[in-house]
Amino acid sequence: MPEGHVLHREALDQARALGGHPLRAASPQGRFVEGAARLDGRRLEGVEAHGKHLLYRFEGLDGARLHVHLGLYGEFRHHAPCEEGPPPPRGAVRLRLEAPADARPDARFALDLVGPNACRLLDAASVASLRSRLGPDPLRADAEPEIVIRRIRASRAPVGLLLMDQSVVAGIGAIYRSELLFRAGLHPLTPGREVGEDALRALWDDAARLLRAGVRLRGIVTVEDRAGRLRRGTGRYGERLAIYDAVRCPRCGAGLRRFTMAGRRAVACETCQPPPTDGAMVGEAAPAGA
DNA sequence: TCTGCATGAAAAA
DNA sequence: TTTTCCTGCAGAG
Repeated sequence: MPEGHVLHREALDQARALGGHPLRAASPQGRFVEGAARLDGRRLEGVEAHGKHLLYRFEGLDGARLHVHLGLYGEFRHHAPCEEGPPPPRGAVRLRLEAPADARPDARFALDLVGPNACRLLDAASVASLRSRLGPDPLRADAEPEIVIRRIRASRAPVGLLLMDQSVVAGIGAIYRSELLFRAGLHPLTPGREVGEDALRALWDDAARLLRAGVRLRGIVTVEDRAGRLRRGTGRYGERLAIYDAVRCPRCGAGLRRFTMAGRRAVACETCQPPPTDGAMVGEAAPAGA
């Protein structure tokens, strides 16, 4: 479920709700007891997203950070401020962060982290190592698109694989991949080196626009309304998608081709996104379900 | 009620 | 390359 927009949304929401307060930290599930004990009572100074990773800065931990990655199943559950405090943990709550009872009534917020792929404390060196293996994130102000363009153009791997490689560009998942390539008229199997610079620059700009809309709308929206605006959709997660869940191409009506790339679903309209012709197709591409 | 799948990637082997 | 994280939902029975 979570692509980059979800984590940036969480970083904003959590920083606003919990930032600036000394927090209670606990691991009801029991798998992060030691880490929670180190965080307990410390003031949260900031929450930062890079791609699908979250880094939390607590006072007095120097360069160390709490690192969270939701993976495929992980989720955050927010508990609104409430007189009697948050409900008892439900399920496998790895980490609960909670403003103390003497915080402002409107700040008695609690947060449960369930089923994450990663929830751990990283020392400064490990944080640096994590950052160094993440590509530029279109949602970050410090992102340098030229790095992404250079990396894609230096690779013979399919652009559909490169877009989901978090060391090339951080934050794009299976849905944004298919939607971005469709909007760009690029077939997912096109080798990176065969995509023009201008096309990649436009792809980056489109990714930044769609991801920003995803943060704002709390859901992936890739279809403009008649006024050219991106507005929240009616899907399960508020998404409004052009082709990821479609049967036929919304532009030309042709049937869609489905693949598995990097172990995740991909879809393309091979009329609007002509497949590469010359040379062998590079990389894994199996029919969906095979 | 049960089974399998899903909008990931770190860690282990 | 395989395992692990563990929820919620759709579809089957």
